[in-house]
Amino acid sequence: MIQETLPKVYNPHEVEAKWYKYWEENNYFRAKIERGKRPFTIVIPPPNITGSLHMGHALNNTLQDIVIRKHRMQGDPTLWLPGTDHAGIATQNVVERQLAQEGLTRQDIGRQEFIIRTWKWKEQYGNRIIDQLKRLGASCDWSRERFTMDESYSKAVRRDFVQLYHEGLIYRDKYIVNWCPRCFTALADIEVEYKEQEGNLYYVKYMVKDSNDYITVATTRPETILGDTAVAVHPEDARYKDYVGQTVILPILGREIPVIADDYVSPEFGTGALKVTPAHDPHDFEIGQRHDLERVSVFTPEGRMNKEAGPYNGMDRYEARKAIIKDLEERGLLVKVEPMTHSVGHCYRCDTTTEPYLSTQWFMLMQPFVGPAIKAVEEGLISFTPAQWTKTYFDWMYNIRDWCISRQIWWGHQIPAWYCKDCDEIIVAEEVPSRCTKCDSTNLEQESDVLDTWFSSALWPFATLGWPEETDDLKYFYPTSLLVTSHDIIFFWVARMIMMGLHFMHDIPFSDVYIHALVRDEFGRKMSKSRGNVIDPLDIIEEFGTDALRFTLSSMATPGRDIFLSRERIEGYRNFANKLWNASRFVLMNLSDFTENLAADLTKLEASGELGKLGKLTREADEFTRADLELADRWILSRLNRITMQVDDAIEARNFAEASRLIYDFLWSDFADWYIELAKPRLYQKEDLRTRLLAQSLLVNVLDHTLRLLHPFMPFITEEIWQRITTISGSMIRESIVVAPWPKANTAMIDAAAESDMGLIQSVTSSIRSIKSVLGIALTRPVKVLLNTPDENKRDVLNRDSSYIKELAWVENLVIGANITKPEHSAVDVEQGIEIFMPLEGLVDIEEERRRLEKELAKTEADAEKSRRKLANPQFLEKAAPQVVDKEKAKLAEFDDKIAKLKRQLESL
RNA sequence: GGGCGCUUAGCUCAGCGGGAGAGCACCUGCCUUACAAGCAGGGGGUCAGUGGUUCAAAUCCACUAGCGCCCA
Repeated sequence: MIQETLPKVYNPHEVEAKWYKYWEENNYFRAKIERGKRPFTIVIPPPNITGSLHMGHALNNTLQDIVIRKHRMQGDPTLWLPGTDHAGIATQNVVERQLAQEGLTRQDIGRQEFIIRTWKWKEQYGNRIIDQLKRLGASCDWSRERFTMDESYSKAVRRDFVQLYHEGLIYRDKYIVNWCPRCFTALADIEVEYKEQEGNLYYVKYMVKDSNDYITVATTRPETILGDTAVAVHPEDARYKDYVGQTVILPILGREIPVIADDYVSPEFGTGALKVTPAHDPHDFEIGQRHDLERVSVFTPEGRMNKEAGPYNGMDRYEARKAIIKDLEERGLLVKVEPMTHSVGHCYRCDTTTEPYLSTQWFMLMQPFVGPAIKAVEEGLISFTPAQWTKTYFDWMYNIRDWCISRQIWWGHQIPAWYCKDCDEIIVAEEVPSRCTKCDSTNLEQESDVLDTWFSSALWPFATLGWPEETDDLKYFYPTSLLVTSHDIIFFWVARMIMMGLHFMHDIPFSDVYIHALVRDEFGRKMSKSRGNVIDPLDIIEEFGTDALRFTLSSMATPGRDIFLSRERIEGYRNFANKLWNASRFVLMNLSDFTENLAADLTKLEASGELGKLGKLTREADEFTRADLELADRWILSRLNRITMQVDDAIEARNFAEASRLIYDFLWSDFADWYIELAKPRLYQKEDLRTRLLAQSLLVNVLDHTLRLLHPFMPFITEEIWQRITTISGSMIRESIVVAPWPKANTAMIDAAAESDMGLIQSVTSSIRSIKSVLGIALTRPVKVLLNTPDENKRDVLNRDSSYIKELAWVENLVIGANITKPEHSAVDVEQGIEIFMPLEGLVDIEEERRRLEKELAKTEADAEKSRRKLANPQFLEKAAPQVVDKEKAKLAEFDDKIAKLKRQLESL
């Protein structure tokens, strides 16, 4: 005999560590190449090595794991390839902060030493997020883990760069880039976050040369006046027509600059005259290109003024602004100052205000990649879910600009380009060149810039599989099946992977892109450390368990809507885990006794010939003979198979919230609240062993099936319970639920009649409970109930399973008939055409009952009125679908019937 | 300025053409031998507003308001 003594409350902590270890040890997550079978592959969006698991990761990886675990259970060769990203700027910042604590800068220790330090940091802390993913239950193939700076990955990056360069797709140019004066590097356009800020619009006089006349220009950045090389007006602006071609005097510095005409200028903004600073504003840069203007840079890379700034040389950019305003005022050149809000760029890594800055950078042409990348989506080779993101993708593609891929930092893939110091030749090669290819000089120096981190992550789907080598993995698993990510990196990452995949692999990197929501706090604010509203997933795991967290996230993963997470919600799903635990506990308690009996009675059953009919304690419920099943059994099997189908569909449609809800409702409402309750009498009675066996079999089978359905969502608790039930049933066919078969819906078990009959029983049961509750009669108090209906079928249903009603509504004496008249002093209800009488024997206040009936009557009359109005409309009768009209008629008839009965009862009170 | 999304019970959210739903919170009664992290019952909503399409609108369309996000 097996004793199962489970604790009353599920304790996730012991369970989670135990099973994750077991899964890893048994290599369940390791993908195997199985020729002839189509693989299912996901590459993880690699988290930064500096990262620690936040809710975004938790959501992202939970959803991937759900899909992965389902496919694995379905028997597909399943690969979830994990890894981390070296995160250039972020990691460099972290190590620099560490150095700062020792009073050092990276320049103090030099590039080589700095890189060694950073690798050390990576070895020490870079795995934290991996361990956290394991705590989340992520079933990644850790044997294939990759890092974007692995030797083989670096090789892929070099191959990529060199090839693109030789194809003429990478070039070097002086350009205006977004510069972070703190990180000391260029940023790509999309790495700049624009924020609305309070500022001022300064109106400044520019005197016309040799005249007392002047042009007033408006600017939010007076310190850039020092770099102005023109004043521009709109060509059709009558106010300034005469000024075009004249020369004005730059305030303070006194430099002479031309007045030019350009379409870019908006006559409505400010005064309609624009100061042009080609070295410090992207639009001005373009104007400068059109008019061949000089570019005067007045800032240093640190964001201070340089010697071009004359008297302001050495000042910080904001000090310089103040000083210039003061000077302008003193000279009478400041006309007025208006407050205005404008958007200001900030570094996405360190939040410092960025500076448009002129420098030499490496760029990648984007235009040649756009066509194929758009086509792949247009032709449906790649599809976005939710589909609305397709538009975002196209918009970006159509408006794309060349990509600045160089960064002036040390941590990253150093650009494989060498400058010959003797002849200025640029040599781009995968391996370190020893001599200049042009002049044979050995005096070579490597480009000090590194590549943008996204340059290497763009190769992720194929570089992780071994590219540029033609590995078995690459041949088998590429293209991958699905990418799961959030919308904030569609441009940074998704689009670029598509471009690079098409270019280097001549094939899409993935066929489906699922875009999930962002996780916000319960008030809809972004979670951020400075706001202090971060909910740390690891705290949640500690407090509620991993499964509760995962189920919460998947429950809230409705397509196209951000998730506002609250602890209350998580607590609710912790309770769900506990509900499952206790339902299972109930089943197990009753199974342990069962197993013993089964053994003892096997011979007897065999002798009687009943065993063959019943089957053993079998895993597949449909092996039972249908005649053996009673209503509740047919009903639960119908419901189970129905939701199995729906859950499968919902996961395939990536509607994780729907899938979660289906399982939740089935397990809690159908299985626990009704089925278990109905199974109890059969379990507790000792006379009919066969009946008990059947109930036990059904319980364990339905539970097993449900656990497997739930496993992708709640991997730990389902494994813990599943291990126990398979041990007891002795029918273990797999050693872990991880590799147990994904439940398939048996549509033959879907039984509409059973569902509607059961619905009738449930309605009557609820009605009796409600009468008791409202009238203050304890539920457990036995009562007499009479059910009256002329409908013979309904009487049959009620008669056959009257025990259900008696059991669940605590009815001692149940009378069912076609001509029952209401006994004196009875409570009354009408459900589905059945009159329900409960004699109260003077126990209950008549007034209470009258109020209850009046309320019920009012409600029904309102329903009937609505229905009647609808049916009185000839248009409705004519145009609505016939079944809709019939349904409406039936509804009205039922309402009217109920009203008549309730009225009669009221009169007789 | 351009684009996208959201507005449903006190809170968090489903539903997205034919009888307004769930969880939490609230109220009432229950320690009924799986579970008080529970059971049974109950109250609570002109589905943001206006107009349109339709026999029928929370659901489709337009506009308005508020909130949020993205891009310039």
